[in-house]
Amino acid sequence: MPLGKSYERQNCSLATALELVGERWTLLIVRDAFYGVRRYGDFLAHLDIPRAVLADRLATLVDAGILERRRYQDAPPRDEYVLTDRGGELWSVIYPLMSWSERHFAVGESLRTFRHAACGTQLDPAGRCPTCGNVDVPPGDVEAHPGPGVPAEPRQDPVSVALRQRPHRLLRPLL
Amino acid sequence: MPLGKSYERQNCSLATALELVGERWTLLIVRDAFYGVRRYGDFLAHLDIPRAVLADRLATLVDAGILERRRYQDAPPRDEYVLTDRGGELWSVIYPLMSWSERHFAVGESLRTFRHAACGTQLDPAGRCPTCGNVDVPPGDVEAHPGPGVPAEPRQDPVSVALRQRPHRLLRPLL
DNA sequence: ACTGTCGGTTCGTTCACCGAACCGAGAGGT
DNA sequence: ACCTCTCGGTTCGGTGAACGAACCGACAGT
Repeated sequence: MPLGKSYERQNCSLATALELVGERWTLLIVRDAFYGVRRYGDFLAHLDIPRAVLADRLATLVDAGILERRRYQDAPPRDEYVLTDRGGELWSVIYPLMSWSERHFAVGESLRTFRHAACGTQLDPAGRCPTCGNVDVPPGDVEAHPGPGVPAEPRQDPVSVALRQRPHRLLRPLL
Repeated sequence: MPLGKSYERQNCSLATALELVGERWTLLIVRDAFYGVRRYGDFLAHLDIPRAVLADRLATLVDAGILERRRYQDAPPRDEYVLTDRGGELWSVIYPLMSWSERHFAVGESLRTFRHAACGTQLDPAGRCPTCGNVDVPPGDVEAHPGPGVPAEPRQDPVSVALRQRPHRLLRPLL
């Protein structure tokens, strides 16, 4: 999506944010990072995104301090991309956006629900846990559960399969 | 930003949302609508956006039920664009994104603060009022105040001037 | 040496964005 | 009647980003 071309005179923090995370694909990459996707190839297969665009977005996110690139094996050398604290705070943007979309545009049953791992309660639209006293639930305490709905044509990539099979704690490696 | 080209197989409410509000300029238009901007010409001057793009985005937002196009005078016929309830719920996305950006990327003093109109308290990062018992503050109860910071080169369009001059209740017409 | 995997880069095509010009409806002035 | 101005667009040629298929280099295993 957006670029900095004309945003620079906006004097607005929203414009700054959109230059970083407002481009096409970027928020979907960050969402996958919450799901525990960490490797280039897994992002690629799950998102079905052009390779060059993925490489570019990952570099931008690393530059912005939203993802950290980290060596996880040496032979052969392989890096993974994990959310930083700064990136983790984007949960407060991504969850309300998903929840808004689900409320207004969902067709059929939902494919995924998000629950407070400590008590199993489904999060409210603002991302809080109603049974634990309306406290904010940080993403690390959230579990993504397969929902009652099933997609018409389920995707077969490893990430989609794993997310359909079992509940999964956000931020933990998925594969 | 984004388009629907490859988002359709994502089976994800986030992808659906991004097809609507993830395109370049769209969230800045919605933000201006919260500020009380309602007319084509005011969006145009404040955002410095290509005319064709603005017309396209407004039409998309009206189609999605996020804005409502409403006749406000008959001679000559003029329409204004106002947020619907569905659009108003995007405050829970826009405010956390602004707040995230402000925390991590702000340079100097902030140009704008958001306060609970009932008590004057500045909203916390999640958009709640700390002094009123951490309750969610709907956008209609929020006042945008000119912040302590001043832009290096202040913009002179009517919207920017009005926002710099005085506090203003969100959703109320600005001009 | 051959094959396969992973994580990219390169490159030609397509498509959205850009920005400047143009346009039509209507108001107001003379 | 005519001219001029404002408002809210549409049109159009040029540019830059996204797309997708091919290519590439490092390394492991056989």
